[in-house]
Amino acid sequence: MDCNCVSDLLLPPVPALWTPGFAFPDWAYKPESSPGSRQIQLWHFILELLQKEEYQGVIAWQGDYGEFVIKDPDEVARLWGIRKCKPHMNYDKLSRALRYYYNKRILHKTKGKRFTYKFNFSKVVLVNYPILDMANSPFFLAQNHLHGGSTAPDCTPEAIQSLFPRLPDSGRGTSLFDRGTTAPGPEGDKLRLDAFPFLSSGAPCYSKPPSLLGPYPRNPPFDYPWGFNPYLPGAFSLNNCPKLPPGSLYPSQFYPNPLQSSLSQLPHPFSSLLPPGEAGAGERGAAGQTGGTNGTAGGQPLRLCVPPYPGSLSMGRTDIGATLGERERVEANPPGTGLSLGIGAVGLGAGTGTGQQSPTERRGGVKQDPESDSDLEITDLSDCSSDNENEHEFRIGKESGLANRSPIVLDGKKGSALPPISSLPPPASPHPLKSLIPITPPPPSLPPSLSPSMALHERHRETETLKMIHS
DNA sequence: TCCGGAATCC
DNA sequence: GGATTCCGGA
Repeated sequence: MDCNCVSDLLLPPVPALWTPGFAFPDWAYKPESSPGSRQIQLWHFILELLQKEEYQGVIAWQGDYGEFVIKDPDEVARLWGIRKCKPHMNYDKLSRALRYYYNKRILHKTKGKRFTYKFNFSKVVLVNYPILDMANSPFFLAQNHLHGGSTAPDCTPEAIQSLFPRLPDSGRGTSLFDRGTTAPGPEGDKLRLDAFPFLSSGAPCYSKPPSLLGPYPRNPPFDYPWGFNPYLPGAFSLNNCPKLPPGSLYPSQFYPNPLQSSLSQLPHPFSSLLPPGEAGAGERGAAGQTGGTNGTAGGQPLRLCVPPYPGSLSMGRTDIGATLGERERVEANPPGTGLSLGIGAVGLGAGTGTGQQSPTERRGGVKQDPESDSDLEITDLSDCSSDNENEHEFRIGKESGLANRSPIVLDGKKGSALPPISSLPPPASPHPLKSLIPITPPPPSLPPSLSPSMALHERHRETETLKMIHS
């Protein structure tokens, strides 16, 4: 046997050329980080290959977002066999393993395209980051004004931080929360959505992956988790954004960011957090063309704002473009009125050109499927070969009732659909998470009065006091 | 080329 | 559980 059993065959860092791909967190490329498994899983391995430029001739992102083509099936199989010490591995077996993912909805086959598969980001992300699953959790459901929710979970940064033990928090800017960068008070603590690069979105947003840096220890300028820096030029890009810098080995392929898929497949209310398309999107997108900022110009880093008072969801304006249309428009409520999920804008164009460049096809080319690869495709799994149709799947289809919802504007400009905070009932009961999440005191750096959690208690106390007075 | 069942291994 | 291997069928 010539099995080398090199467990880290692909581990040596490679030059950090950006790989056309996705803003997966770094751990996604790390076999040792494979959730629930000590062994590398095939889809991790695939991601790993996709991320490494030296394997671009073997496997590469192509076409739709999340879509990749195995240019050299035998080589991929060989590499997989080496990794798994299976010298007899071949593409047939490997593809069987890939098919194994169909039911799990991690992957699905791109029909009509040879050796072409597509990651289901919503699944991949949700499997590994329950935060994106919180739309299904009481945590956010409880916040759902639109559904009459009025409970008051502990929305303190500490509490939310505790929800994401996997997330790094070096205390040196990698915290999920921004502190001290904004005025104290409701804006004092913001869950850093920019810590979730794969959440950053626009539509039809094409993003670059965090692979300007290698998959392993990095030293990004801003020390973002997973080494992704949304502020870097090109952190988010447009499908028609400027070409790559000279010297890049890769075509100017840009891919819609998984967030679009992930969020758009989330049930209400999280789907409501999707930034609305606005006329400014195009302008901003156009602005993004200049200076090679790839859409960050004029935009704000994604923020998940967690003001002290729970009870309402709001979101800042963002540019998602035309994909979601107007139906999911939810704007920010007045400051201090509740949990604010402000997703800052990431400027995005609405162009349709992808600038895709077909990679060299060793096997006679990839047949393009006329029925796929639309400008934007919210992952539609309806054609999956999965049998688990009863499996809950986050999805916002055109047929979704959400599409019929009236636009909701919370910014007060057009009349809030939400009641003022003063009219909201006080929290009815502690959120279940409260029992699980210890409330930690505010950090010494923050005066108690500025602590979101303290403010919450104070406000709650005020409410109770007023009720007593009135009664 | 792709699919999925089944048995099997680790 | 997550493949791996084999296989027949489309």
